[in-house]
Amino acid sequence: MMPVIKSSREDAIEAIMREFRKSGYDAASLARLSAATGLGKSSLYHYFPNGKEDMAKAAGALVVALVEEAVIDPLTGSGSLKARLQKATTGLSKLYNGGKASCLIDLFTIGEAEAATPGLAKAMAEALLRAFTGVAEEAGRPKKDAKIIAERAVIEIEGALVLARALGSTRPFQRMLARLPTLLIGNAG
Amino acid sequence: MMPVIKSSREDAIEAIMREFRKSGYDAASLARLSAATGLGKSSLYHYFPNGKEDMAKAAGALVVALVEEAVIDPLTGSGSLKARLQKATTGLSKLYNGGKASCLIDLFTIGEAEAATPGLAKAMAEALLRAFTGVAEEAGRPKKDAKIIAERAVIEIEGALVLARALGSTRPFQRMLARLPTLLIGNAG
DNA sequence: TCCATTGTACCGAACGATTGGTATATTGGG
DNA sequence: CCCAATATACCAATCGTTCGGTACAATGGA
Repeated sequence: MMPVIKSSREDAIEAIMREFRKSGYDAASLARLSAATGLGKSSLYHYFPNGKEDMAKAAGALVVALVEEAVIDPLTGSGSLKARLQKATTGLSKLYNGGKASCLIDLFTIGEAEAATPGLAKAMAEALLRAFTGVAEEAGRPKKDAKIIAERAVIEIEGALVLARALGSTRPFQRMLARLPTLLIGNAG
Repeated sequence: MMPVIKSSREDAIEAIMREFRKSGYDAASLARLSAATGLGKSSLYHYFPNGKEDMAKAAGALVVALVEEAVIDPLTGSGSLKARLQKATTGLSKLYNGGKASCLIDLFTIGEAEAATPGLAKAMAEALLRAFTGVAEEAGRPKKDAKIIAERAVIEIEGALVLARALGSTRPFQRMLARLPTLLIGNAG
């Protein structure tokens, strides 16, 4: 059995992910990442031999896992459609800190990030699209409609996060979350 | 009368704006901005005495003007609601190069950009919200509903641009543009 | 049991390169 | 001649990265 205590590396990855999601890839300097983790710059290279690129990949992998846990798993799990969507919206709210945190699908498609984490943003977007498409189909939408509805769902999530950031208010994100279930399954359920 | 030939400064601002919208603020180094404009560093500092910050402000001002021209003016101008929205969607498509170009409301709320152009992203978002709210009200929506509809419009624009970037496809943006008029004015004409 | 060896975790100092920015010419058209 | 425009050369600061090293725990053969 694995030890219960989280390794220092996992702690570091969490802090690194937070920093990347706060500053974006390019503005997250090693100095900042060092401060965020409490580890010296040189110590970071112990856990991440390839430097910033490795850190971005680790942060990306963590976010992928969090999205899976908070959104994908609930959606593809058991229970009524309504109940599953309820879980997913709660998960989304937690994942994005109620609208205060940004999404890597956005941040990691800007500047030098894509070179460090090739295909990551696309994979994350496609995973969300797949899950939402499944839900919309289950609610009785024709396959083609389901895909477009799912696309709208992802668009609304990303757009709401951008607008919330620009306005300095979480309200747009909250309202978006409230209408997500209706968008995806209408009155079915 | 102003000379017809565009000044070298205006040319530079256009190129700078393109570079900022391609790379984001932090990854747009002076070296890249120099290459993008074809101007040496000394020339850039001749036109923009405060350096990168001035360039970001100039790029921001240009984008504000372009948004005004392509979206706001058409929406608040004359003609039927439908016709005006048609003009605005055409304007949006041009402004964002059919979904290939990013929006400063997104890019300039990441990293160090906000310090260089304080309030710019918020002002741009609010200008769009105002214009869309006016249109929705004119279409007969109650004031409160109009505001929420306008918010959804901005959210869809920003979200579609993010998703298009992540997937490497302009399709999501195109579909979003197609449903924008219906979102804003329903079947009113 | 002793102790040499190995592995893990970390750090200060320095690296070469690049960052944003400045100072001082030089150029060339009006 | 004037002055906008550009070139050349430079700067301190920071960038991501590497190096040499310390402290300590675990391992394992004599």
